[in-house]
Amino acid sequence: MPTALDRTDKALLAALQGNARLTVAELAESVSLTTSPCWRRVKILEESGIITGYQAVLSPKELGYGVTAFVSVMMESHSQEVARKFEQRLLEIPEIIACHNVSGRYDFLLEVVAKDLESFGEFAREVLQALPAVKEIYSSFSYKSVKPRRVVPVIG
Amino acid sequence: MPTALDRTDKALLAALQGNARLTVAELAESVSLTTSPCWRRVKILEESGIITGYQAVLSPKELGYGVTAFVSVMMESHSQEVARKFEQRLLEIPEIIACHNVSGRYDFLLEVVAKDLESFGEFAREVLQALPAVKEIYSSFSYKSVKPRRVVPVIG
DNA sequence: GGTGAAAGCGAGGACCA
DNA sequence: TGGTCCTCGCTTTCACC
Repeated sequence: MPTALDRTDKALLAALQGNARLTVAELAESVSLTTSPCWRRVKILEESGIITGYQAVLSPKELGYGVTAFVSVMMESHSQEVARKFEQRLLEIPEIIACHNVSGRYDFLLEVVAKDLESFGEFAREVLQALPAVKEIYSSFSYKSVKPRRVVPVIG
Repeated sequence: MPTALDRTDKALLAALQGNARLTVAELAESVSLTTSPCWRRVKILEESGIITGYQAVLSPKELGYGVTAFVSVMMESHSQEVARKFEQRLLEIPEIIACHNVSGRYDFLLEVVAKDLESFGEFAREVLQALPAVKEIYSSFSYKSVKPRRVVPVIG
């Protein structure tokens, strides 16, 4: 699946991870190309699924979310059906900003934002615990985001 | 800190979280404004720190990273100095794509990408365990990203 | 793979209601 | 606040090397 990327493609990916609003002209200059081939490369990276989209990165703090929590969820059953229902339900809950089905003691790891600890408590009790087939949850709060910007390495 | 956002600002934020490359003209139409006031609003959202940046979202899979792991790290000490050194060191390691200082049994939660399980094992042994003042690590692997795109809710 | 050029459109600002 | 108009530069797509 991984398409062969040359040095130029990697430089473009790194640049666009840093700033998705760079113009093709700026990108082209940064990799010493003219705009046309640069534009074509970006299109190929988009169509091949390497670039899955472009996103404005928002500050949870500035939006009034003082609390970021990581919630580990243990399920009562491990049937396909239970997992499918659970996942479907998660997608509808905007406070859950990320979710992985994971190995280990717990089955899911959720990242949740809330206004403050009190509203997180309410959310945990009334929304998370009420999710189908949840056996146990364990919450861990983020004191500080040490790497706030998720950047996938392209060099290597 | 949270600036007062009206319905239009929220719509702009939602649109830009969905697609950071929307033109101002497209944005303006989606919120029934003309380009100038729309452009001004976006600038204000950027300057106020609500929009912290624009990022191309890349697919770890397509870049050859078959493994995403969540690594919980317990430290030997909880001194400021130890934490500071540890955090500084983390920032230099590109495979660690996210990191939070957290409450609970463990002190840090890292998100790590690797080519495959074997290379993750090597990374855990040679890089993670070798970090300063690490007492214990616990790794959990992602079988599947249920919510691949982190979107901070703006309605509320 | 790369260049250069043309047409159309958007960004960004000055100014008014 | 929002709207109009204007200009410059960029995007996008040619044909071609």
